[in-house]
Amino acid sequence: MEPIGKFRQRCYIRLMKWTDLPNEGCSVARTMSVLGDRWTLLILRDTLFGIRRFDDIQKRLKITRHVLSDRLKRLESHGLLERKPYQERPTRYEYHPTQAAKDFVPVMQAMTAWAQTHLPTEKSEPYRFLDRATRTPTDPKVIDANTGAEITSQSIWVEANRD
Amino acid sequence: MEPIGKFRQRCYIRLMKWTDLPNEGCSVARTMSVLGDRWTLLILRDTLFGIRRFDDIQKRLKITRHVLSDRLKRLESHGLLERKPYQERPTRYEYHPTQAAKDFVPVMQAMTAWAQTHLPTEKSEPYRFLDRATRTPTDPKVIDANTGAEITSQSIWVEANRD
DNA sequence: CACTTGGGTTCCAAAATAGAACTCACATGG
DNA sequence: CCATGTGAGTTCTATTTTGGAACCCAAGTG
Repeated sequence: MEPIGKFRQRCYIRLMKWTDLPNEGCSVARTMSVLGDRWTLLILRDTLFGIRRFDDIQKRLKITRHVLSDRLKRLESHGLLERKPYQERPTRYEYHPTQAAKDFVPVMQAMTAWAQTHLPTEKSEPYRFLDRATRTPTDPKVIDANTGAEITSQSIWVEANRD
Repeated sequence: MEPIGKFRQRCYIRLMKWTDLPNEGCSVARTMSVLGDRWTLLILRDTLFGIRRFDDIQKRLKITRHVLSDRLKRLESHGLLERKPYQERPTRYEYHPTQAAKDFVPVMQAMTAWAQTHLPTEKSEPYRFLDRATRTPTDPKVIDANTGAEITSQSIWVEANRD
């Protein structure tokens, strides 16, 4: 396997596949291994908003049935959705968000606030988040619970972890 | 185009393509139109952490050069990265995160905290976020700035916007 | 020169997605 | 009984998108 004559091989690294991401140390990478595609997060959002049946999700998102079927299985296998029968004869199922999925709601809210600022549009938001008690729109901010101060790109410092 | 005999056509809806997402009213959908794939957010994270050159990103992420090239162009076109020369002869460029990208840091922190709870791993995080002043690890929480209370799936109410 | 480096592009094969049709279990209505 | 409808998928083919490797170019190095 020696290079011959003018043939010069440059060193190539072993590439990483999408299927390697779940085992990454980086939390962002692991999140992407579950939610890192066009539709998965939108499916999860719909189930959180009460749209939980196959055909309803498909009609709302206008996604192919094939991909929807695949993503629901994936979300279930990662423990974000639970498939529960809602009727017998014939048995039909709906997909309920688990606590892990519900805990993603604050992240989605922060994401929504970001997009409203940085990816503006004329169209109106199909849903909005209200405070359950006061029924007023929420104004999501990410804070550091240790200091109580808002986290911004200026307030933080990133450090590489050795080991 | 009439159905003939036993042939019964069921009604199919017009599907949505990924390229339609940028015009969606839903902020989560617009976010996915920019960041909704396996690698884009990881690329963005690297540039935020100071890894800003083509080969450096490629070596770290072990992504194909083809896809990296495409994603960098996409991030640039969406205003999240800026391509700036860092040397002449030959001119070489690096990719700097814009303010829009920097404003995604809090969202990434909330996401990281979520994954540490719900997608645990033995491997250690390659980076960690510290408070710039105190140099202690941050404890990110999403709060409603109106009430000051933490946002959880229990504290919020989702309402469909009519119009 | 011979070779390296950074930053890409090009090419082909493999995998994922779009789009439409088909299946299955049962319900309904005449 | 038979035709039709519904919800929840699966199957099929064509198109796109990736993975993986090689190639290209401009300039620097020894």
